[in-house]
Amino acid sequence: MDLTARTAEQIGEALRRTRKARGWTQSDISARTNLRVATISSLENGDAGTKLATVLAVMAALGLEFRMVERGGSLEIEDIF
Amino acid sequence: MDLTARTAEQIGEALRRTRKARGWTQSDISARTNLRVATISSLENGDAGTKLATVLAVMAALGLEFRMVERGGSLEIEDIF
DNA sequence: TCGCATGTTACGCTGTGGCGCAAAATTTAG
DNA sequence: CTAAATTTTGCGCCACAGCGTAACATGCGA
Repeated sequence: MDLTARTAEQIGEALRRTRKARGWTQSDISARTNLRVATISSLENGDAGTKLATVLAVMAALGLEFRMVERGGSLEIEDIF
Repeated sequence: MDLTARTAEQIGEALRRTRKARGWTQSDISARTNLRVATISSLENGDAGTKLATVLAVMAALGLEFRMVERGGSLEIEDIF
């Protein structure tokens, strides 16, 4: 499951896939973040206007964190050792 | 240079470090994104209210992309093969 | 087929991001 | 030490996210 993203759409898609993989509903995320279900929906559908705080809250609820990497950069030897 | 982030502060810090590593000024990023220097400043200083679109624009200008990973998750064998 | 769960959309409201413009504050170079 | 470059902050303005609430659509199991 690749969770690389350059766009809001890709971020929303990644969050939705992770949520489903956890077997959770948007309502579950809502309860864990105090964000409205509508807000989760909007984010998962790729709204680039979403605030960073909202994205981070959902990611925390899903147990995810960001890693910023060189565009298109795959694994490099230095990353391993 | 580790660019892992769970908070807006860490994201801002990572963006600033990457920008400096490129030898660029906030003004350079501003020119490449059509965002105000003040907006870049705010983001680098960890404003969680920043819009996703703004973060993504700056990341694109820096040649970065997001990778969402399990919290605290380091490299796993499956990531390599 | 029907009904409940899940997800999407809408309305009015408040708070605030990002804009232009500009001035202060801080950092860096000479 | 001082001037220039870089960054931060402020003001008025407009646009819109996220809120409560609710209706509507979609999906899925009994």
